[in-house]
Amino acid sequence: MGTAIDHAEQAAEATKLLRGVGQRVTQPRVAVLAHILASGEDHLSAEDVLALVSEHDDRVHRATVYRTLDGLVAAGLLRHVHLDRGLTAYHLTDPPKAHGSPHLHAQCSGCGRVVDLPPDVLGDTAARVRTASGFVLDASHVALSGRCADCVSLADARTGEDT
Amino acid sequence: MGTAIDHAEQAAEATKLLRGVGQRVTQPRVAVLAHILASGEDHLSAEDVLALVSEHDDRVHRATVYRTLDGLVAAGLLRHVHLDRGLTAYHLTDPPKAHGSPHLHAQCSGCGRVVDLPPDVLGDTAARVRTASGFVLDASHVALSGRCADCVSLADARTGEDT
DNA sequence: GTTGTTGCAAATTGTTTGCACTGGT
DNA sequence: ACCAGTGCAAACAATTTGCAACAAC
Repeated sequence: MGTAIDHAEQAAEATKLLRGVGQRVTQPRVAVLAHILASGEDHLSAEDVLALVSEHDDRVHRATVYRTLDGLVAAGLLRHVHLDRGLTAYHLTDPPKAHGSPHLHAQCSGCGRVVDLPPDVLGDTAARVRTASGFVLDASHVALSGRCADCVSLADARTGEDT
Repeated sequence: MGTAIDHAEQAAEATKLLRGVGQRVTQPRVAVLAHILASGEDHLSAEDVLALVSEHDDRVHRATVYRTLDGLVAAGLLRHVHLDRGLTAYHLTDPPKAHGSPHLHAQCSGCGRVVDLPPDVLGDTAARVRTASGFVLDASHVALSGRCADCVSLADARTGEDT
């Protein structure tokens, strides 16, 4: 895979996106956004992003990555989900493949894998929650917990530990 | 409130519970469990529990509280929920008031408040998730995110920041 | 040239661990 | 007495912050 060329493309795209939301086009911001665009992954932790960026440019500081990610979320280009155990994962607001923007996430408490879920899996849960508690649900903000098929099979034998 | 007397009662109850699950009856374990029983609160962080215990006995170490809570979860006396931002909250498995044991939780992303939800709010979400992704849902393990009625009103004016 | 951004180092928060000692049974 | 359980200090991971140097506009 022609990393260099791809990266140039992604950098251009990143620049365009940053301009589009009226953010300054800085070295770290382009790097962060370009690598998120380039990585096939769609749920990256701040630390993941740092690792990706650092492969090509180790002058970008960890703190800057955190600040940049926050900024991109504020600008609406990214969203974040809180996973089990407190990790925060970032993904594009308008992802190429996924189920549309306010989609949900589920994380396997066994292996940590995260999957996207269509926005309508909850059915009329939101209505019931509002009735029961007055809460207005924002279910895309936290990943649901469960066990993926693989881990369920494993758990059958060794009825297991929780997160 | 007659704290001393209440506490003696709760300590007795705690001791009984510990014996019931075959755990050693130690000073810290009784203290932790008794304070959880005594506190009206039903969602306490480890740090909350430490604070409660330390009010009466400051020889119980933070690390012990963490280990004890884990132990009580393993023994089935407590459960834990992961809240937004990675905090862990503990509650009695068999709570006096709540909706039954595998109830759900929702946390307000504005004020952090946690409410219990009846176990059936999700409807047939679990079935849809299994179909869509193969995941077996364990929705009681992570709190759903939302805005409580109070915070929604506030958010109307100041369309606001996320967690 | 200003104002927003960054790098760095250090602080925070929540939680875990290694180890020598102690207390429950 | 024996071993599980505890206190302590230190390690940890993820994230945040104050501040001086710096780079976009």
